[in-house]
Amino acid sequence: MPSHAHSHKKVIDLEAKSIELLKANGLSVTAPRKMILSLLLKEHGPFSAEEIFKKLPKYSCDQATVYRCLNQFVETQLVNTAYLEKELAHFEFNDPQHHHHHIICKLCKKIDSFHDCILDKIETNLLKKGYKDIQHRLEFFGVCETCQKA
Amino acid sequence: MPSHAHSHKKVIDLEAKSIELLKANGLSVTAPRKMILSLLLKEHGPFSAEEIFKKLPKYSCDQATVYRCLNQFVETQLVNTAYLEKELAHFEFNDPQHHHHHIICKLCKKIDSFHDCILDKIETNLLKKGYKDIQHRLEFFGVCETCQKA
DNA sequence: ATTACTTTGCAAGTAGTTTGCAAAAATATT
DNA sequence: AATATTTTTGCAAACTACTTGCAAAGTAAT
Ligand SMILES: [Mn+2]
Ligand SMILES: [Mn+2]
Ligand SMILES: [Zn+2]
Ligand SMILES: [Zn+2]
Repeated sequence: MPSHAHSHKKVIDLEAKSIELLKANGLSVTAPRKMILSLLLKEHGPFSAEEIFKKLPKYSCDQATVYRCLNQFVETQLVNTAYLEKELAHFEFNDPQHHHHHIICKLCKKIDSFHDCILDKIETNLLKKGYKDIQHRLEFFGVCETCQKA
Repeated sequence: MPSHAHSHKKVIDLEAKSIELLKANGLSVTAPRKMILSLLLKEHGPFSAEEIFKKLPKYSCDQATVYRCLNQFVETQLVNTAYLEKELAHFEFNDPQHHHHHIICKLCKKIDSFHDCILDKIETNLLKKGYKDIQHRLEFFGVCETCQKA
């Protein structure tokens, strides 16, 4: 089988998968939403909104549309956010089967990821990987009792 | 002993403690730095830069100075940051003896804190406290091997 | 096809934060 | 204590990431 046909098949699959996910989450199917979601399915990220915008075919949609789509994906939990650099959100497809976290180098900003989810163990593993001067930031988000009543 | 004298003593203690901390961290002692650090020692936070600015005596320093001081405190690790709301940094004094994390209500934005540091246990405890629809975000920060060499 | 509703591009606006620069304050040197 | 050197500050302007109003274009239900 020619590799060209193979990669074309993959694109179709991503598009089909995107359409399915959009519909399943009550979002209408538009060109920008399909493109952005396909991209996040294909490349794992996490990516900033600008990185995503630049990865899209030129002039294919506006940067404001990228932000709007990403916000909708976050609302529907199709996409997760990470705040790794100050003032700059990063986005990636939320695959609950592959829950994971990130480490960013304080100097070169390279982002690495890991699947462990217990803090001491994570820190030991990161030390083994050669990281130094490790810090972490852990925040929880939920709805408090007061707000559940109101 | 009159309570007035007592509270005055406390203020002196905070100022003395601030001066000590500034010097220990190689920062020169200035009025804004003393005021901001004293405030963070007195009230735990976490507070946004604007909240801190508004808590200071009126016209006592510029908002840009508050940002500059907070950034220096973060660099020297006197202060920790939390990114609880999108695009809005929160700051609090970093007391290594009282390592803890935060939960923010998705609706009313009220910030609560807890000292547990293992994820499953934390989530169980938060459920017991009455929170619903809990998510978490955990990021690590460190210096990678490549950057240590360079 | 027609209708009702949603989304988009564009340009302008906003929030939070940073920066250049001259004046003022803090520290080091004499 | 006076002076020199270095650092910090206030102010205004700039900047970055992100959002929004609105008219035109697209989507989806009938
Ligand atoms: Mn990831
Ligand atoms: Mn706290
Ligand atoms: Zn690095
Ligand atoms: Zn609440």
